[in-house]
Amino acid sequence: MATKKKSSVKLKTVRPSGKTENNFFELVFEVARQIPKGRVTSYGAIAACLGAKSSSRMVGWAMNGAGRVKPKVPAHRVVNRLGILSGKHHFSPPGLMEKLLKKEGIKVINDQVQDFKNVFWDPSANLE
DNA sequence: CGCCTGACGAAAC
DNA sequence: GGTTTCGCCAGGC
Repeated sequence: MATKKKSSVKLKTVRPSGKTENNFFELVFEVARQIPKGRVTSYGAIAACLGAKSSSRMVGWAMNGAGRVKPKVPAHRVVNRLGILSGKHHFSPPGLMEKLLKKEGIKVINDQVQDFKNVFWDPSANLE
């Protein structure tokens, strides 16, 4: 609630038009932040939870500012629907994402999360 | 102001 | 059944 965050990824967000904000970006960050340790989710799942399942790309794009916002967003817990670390190339060391996941108890082999559906965390499921 | 790219996803071919 | 294209929306050039 409330809390207002810093806008989104870059700054530019708030347009003089007075709308749009980055609601979408913020929502993505909030959801991603709620991912429990040892669990992962997919871009599409977050998008669907936000009501924009078709905009899964935006979710990934939003993650572009994951390490830029506060508190930092565990983007490493977000993978594509196949359980592949599609965003590992965007981390400082490409292997950092896999490393973090393994550290949390997630098995990652060949850039792919093992037991993906077992560790999959559904944002809607947390609404309970 | 228009075209291309982008950490996805699903449908079409 | 694998590959390709579109859709989604936003931002960079």
